[in-house]
Amino acid sequence: MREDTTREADPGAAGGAAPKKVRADVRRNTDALLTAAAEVFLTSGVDAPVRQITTKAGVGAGTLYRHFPQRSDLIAAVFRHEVDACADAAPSLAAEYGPAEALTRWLQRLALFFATKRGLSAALHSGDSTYDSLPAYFEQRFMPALTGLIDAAAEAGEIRSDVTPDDLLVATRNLAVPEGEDDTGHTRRMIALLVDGLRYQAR
Amino acid sequence: MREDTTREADPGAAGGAAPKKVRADVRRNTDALLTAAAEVFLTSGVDAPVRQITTKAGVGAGTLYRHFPQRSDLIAAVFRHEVDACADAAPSLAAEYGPAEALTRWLQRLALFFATKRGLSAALHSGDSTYDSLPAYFEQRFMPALTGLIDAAAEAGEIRSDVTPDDLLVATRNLAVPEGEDDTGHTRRMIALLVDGLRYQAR
DNA sequence: CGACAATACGGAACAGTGTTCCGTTTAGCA
DNA sequence: TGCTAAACGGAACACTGTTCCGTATTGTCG
Repeated sequence: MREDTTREADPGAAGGAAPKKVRADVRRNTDALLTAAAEVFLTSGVDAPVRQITTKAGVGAGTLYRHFPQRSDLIAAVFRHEVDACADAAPSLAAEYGPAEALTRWLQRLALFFATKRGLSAALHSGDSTYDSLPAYFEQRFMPALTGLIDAAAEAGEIRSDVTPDDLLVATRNLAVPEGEDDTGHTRRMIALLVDGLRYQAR
Repeated sequence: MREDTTREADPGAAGGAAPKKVRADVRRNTDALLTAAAEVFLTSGVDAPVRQITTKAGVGAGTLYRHFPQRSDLIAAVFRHEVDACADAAPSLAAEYGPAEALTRWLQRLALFFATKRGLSAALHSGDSTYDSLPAYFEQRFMPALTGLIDAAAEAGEIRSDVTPDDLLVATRNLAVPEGEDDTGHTRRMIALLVDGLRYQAR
């Protein structure tokens, strides 16, 4: 999925960012590293060898250390990257599908996020101050995305209106922790069931 | 167990325990490794490099791996070794000093044990089954040692008689966790104060 | 007391790590 | 198009855990 964070003119991140020109190869390699690291973390954990990440990303070791001097920097960046990817999907889905369908598809996407976030949880509780801001970032990005979808669906009369974003966030996280490897089918069905429940009382 | 610290190189007085003949160099090197590992763990943590331990012990790497194939084996052995050393000090002190004085000195010794056990605590909660028996071993060795000292001091009328071994065990552990590095003086004074408190009501 | 197995020892060698360094390439601008 | 600053890549380095085997030590038996 394409990230439209290509322009650094995004003011919402960390206050007034300097209008520094980012070279194209820097962005390209940074993205490749984040994508590769996400995959490697999923299969080998966050302590995976550096070379495994750089090889998959097709970059040299120096490039990784230039952009992510500490391992925690890379881990935190991967987390943010995945949060962004998931949160950004909400508006896209809302534009493409009807309110209830958009909500369903985004919750499926969110379940995927939780499922792939498994390896990161240990690192988040390690006391490294690099991770301090991550929970807040999680909240700050997901809550508006989900609230928007819920409100739209509720206003359209497609789902009941007494459900809170917190409810769905927690429920989705819980549903995304079933057994075994190929649980995609299971989680998917459960999420669908959940939204069907939302739809039921709307009539 | 017992053969780790006591000088079992006495062929005539061997009891009916285990009639396996242990070569002298094996015992020597094992002891050296346990002593060295205890020091290294204290300064560098239980993840300290293998060479640091072998160098300090004056043995080769092969010797370490022959006796402790897994790292958890070494850690558990160090723990037992230190528990034994501390517990075995109780009878010695009881023979050399008066009841109350022996109790005081042994609690000082126990505080030292707790202070040096800091690095091990993380490993103990790692889920490795090698460590499963350690808490029981701790209890099994320390409780009789302390009970003996307390009973002797109480019967001699040197301390009050309403204190339980658990009380002192917990109190000593808590006292042994103060600030900074050179806290030996602090802990020592607090332990002494504690025993003085025991003595007070005995009059 | 001396020779001999059996056993243990030591440390070099190997296969991985994380991290740095610097010659080479590239991107952006004039 | 040329030029310069920035970024790239991967060889090189330092350090890790682990294995292997020639050598040394030990306990015993004649």
